[in-house]
Amino acid sequence: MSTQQSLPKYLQISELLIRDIAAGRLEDGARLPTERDLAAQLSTSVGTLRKALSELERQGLLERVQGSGNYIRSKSEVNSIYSFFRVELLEGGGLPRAEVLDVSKQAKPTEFPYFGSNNEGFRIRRMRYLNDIPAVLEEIWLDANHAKTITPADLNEALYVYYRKSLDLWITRVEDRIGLQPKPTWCPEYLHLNDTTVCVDRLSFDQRDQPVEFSKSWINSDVAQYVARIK
Amino acid sequence: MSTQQSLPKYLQISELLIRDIAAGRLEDGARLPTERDLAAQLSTSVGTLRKALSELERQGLLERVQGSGNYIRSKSEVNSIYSFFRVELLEGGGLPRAEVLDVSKQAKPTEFPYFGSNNEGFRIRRMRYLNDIPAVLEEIWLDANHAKTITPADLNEALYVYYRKSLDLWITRVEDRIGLQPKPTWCPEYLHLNDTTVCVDRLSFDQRDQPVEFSKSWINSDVAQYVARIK
DNA sequence: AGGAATTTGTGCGTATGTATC
DNA sequence: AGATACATACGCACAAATTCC
Repeated sequence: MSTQQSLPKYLQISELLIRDIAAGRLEDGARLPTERDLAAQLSTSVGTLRKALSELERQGLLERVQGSGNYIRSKSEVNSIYSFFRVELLEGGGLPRAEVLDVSKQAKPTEFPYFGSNNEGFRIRRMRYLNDIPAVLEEIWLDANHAKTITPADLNEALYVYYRKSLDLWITRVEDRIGLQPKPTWCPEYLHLNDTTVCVDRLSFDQRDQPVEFSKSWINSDVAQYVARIK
Repeated sequence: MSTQQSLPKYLQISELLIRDIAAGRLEDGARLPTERDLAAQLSTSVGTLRKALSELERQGLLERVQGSGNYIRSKSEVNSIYSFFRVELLEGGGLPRAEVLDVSKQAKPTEFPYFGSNNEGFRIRRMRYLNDIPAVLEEIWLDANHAKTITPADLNEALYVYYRKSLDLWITRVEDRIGLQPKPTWCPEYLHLNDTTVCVDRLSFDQRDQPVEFSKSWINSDVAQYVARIK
């Protein structure tokens, strides 16, 4: 049988604090109780608590100041903000790879924005890899008006290429919104996501500037310390 | 006099190992002695050694495998292990262009992370253009130890090229954090930013892996043509 | 200005859990 | 199944930075 163990205590604590931040119970700038006090409240040792706090610091949610205290640094406001950001992967080096996890036709969730008149859509779930590291979990919804069926075999090439070649559908523009959202319930075990994680919502528009596709991308929090160089 | 303190022991150890890797004394794939043995060799405790190893892991130089051992990972892919989105402009039009708005020497804001021992830094503010559209507003801080003066004329070429040619400073690694931050007060009228906007904080490291530069980039929310590429 | 109190950082030791070989 | 090796967890002492008086 599987020996599915509960998370280590230090991760349980960091996730607890993250939820408190996301829910607004801990606001930006707030100072935590002293480590000894907080450890006592949580029935843990100072060392374990410190490891949890280090995790928060690594995620940029906490600033730790020796001699002073631990301060929340939440870049919140997340939900209400509209930011446009297009995230794609590069060809050079290893090809960016995507593995299709599931394809199905479903009724569109009611909370989604408008992306076509059909009540149903094709739902594609896939994992994108960067250098063979699972990096981004995606759920892509295409309005059902644009295809009779879609199978994983159709998706061997880039999605937009498939749209163009097989569906006569050109994506000419996208709008992205970045924010924090809950981890999806269908996230595979091998991709580590926090309970609340960075998520990009994308609405894609066709050649007539009509919205035809909506997608959500959850970014691997282990891969969330970014980087690179400006060319 | 300067209060040059010795580094904490755990950092001394991680730097020692980094030098061994850089010098080829520890090759890619090599397995370190067990933590207890290595700690004994280095006359330290297992806990302190583990903290040093965590630092190496954070830098992508070490892979730690429970039940097996600690393995050197010194491929030139060091940067990409950490993930990393390479933010560039989409090809298409002309060369990416940057306009220097202001250069001055200032005391470093206290809330900035450590990027050199000098209390002052050179502050460079500039606008980057994408196809002649103002796209990214940048504020770059270089630790004042690295130059006597900097003038806009120095910055005609790419910043890192200037660093290398004129300041004998190589940027070998950067760490970026993406988040949402307030629009800067000095944002020119002609760049449209939301009150809260996507911001990338970048800490850059020199050839000795010391942080020497810190920058903040605010991204024009109207511009959807950004591509985040991985190196 | 300066010293005491507070608070986080470093370092050590030990015991136990869990994955690998 | 046993041995080995890293991961987690606890506790303590002291150092260093900050804050308060």
